[in-house]
Amino acid sequence: MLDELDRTILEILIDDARISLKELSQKVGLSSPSVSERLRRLEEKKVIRAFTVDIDPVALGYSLTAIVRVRPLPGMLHIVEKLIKETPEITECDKVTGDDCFIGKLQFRTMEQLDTILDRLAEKAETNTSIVKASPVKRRLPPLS
Amino acid sequence: MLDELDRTILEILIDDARISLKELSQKVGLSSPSVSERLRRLEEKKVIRAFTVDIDPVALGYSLTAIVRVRPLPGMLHIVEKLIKETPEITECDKVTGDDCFIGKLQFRTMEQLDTILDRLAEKAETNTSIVKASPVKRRLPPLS
DNA sequence: CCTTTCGCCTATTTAATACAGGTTAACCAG
DNA sequence: CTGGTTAACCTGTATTAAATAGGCGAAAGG
Repeated sequence: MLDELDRTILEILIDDARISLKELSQKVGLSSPSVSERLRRLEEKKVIRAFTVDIDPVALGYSLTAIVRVRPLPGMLHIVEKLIKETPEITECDKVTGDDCFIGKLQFRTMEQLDTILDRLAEKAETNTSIVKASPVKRRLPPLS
Repeated sequence: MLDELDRTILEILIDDARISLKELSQKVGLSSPSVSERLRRLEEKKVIRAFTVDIDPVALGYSLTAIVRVRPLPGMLHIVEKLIKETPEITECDKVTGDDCFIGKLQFRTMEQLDTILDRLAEKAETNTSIVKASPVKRRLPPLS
């Protein structure tokens, strides 16, 4: 389905999606139209979900991050899920197995803001919050091989 | 530091970083060179950290995701951190306050692979693993206002 | 063994970006 | 109040990049 050249293309694009077709095609050893066609198919097959920008939350004032584990109170599951979706400061969230039901990432500017958001959740769920001190692993892709 | 137009530009780019300057400038109501200059400065100031692609792990065979909480055994903190960094299947990881020391996201293909990775961690830390069933929140940005 | 398909190439057209030059509005100092 | 300076924007043009058309050759299937 995906050959070695496709993987090379993906790895290059993860680092820099604005590379020109010319330069990209030189790196992978194909002509521009060939690489263009491969890109088209990678998008068509949804291997590439989107071209996007990586924005620094700190530059937007969000200097703090927390991981929040959420256990909805009985009967509150759907309401809690809705609340999470409607809280834009929760920038990622997964529904998981185990005692916790949701594990999310929360971006915020001040402790007061964190308090407000957690208070709102606390009406409908038990929560457990860990403040992020550092991120030893930058977002990356698992091995493509 | 960042005005309304900059925020509009960022929001558009998050959705589609391959939009042409022409189209982008029409949407924000400026000329192409003006938007180009704004982009240049947003990159210069590292508000835009990178242009990148969002790749579907499932398309690469990684159909399973887990959240792993890691508590290194006494004296094992640095060794565990090194191990995490060297495990490419751990695609995100934060160092946090609280009982857990690290909370990471693990992409894997089979339960056997999960078992192998957790076994390796278990020599140096206590771990607590939650399998991701769904992701109600797609990666997004907190409010820019 | 012939035909079809697929991936690739080169050459060319079309489109996007980068650049140059000029205008206006805001701000500060004389 | 006024001249100078800066900053952000504009239009028009040059340059560069991407998309497309057309053709070649290898591999797969009838």
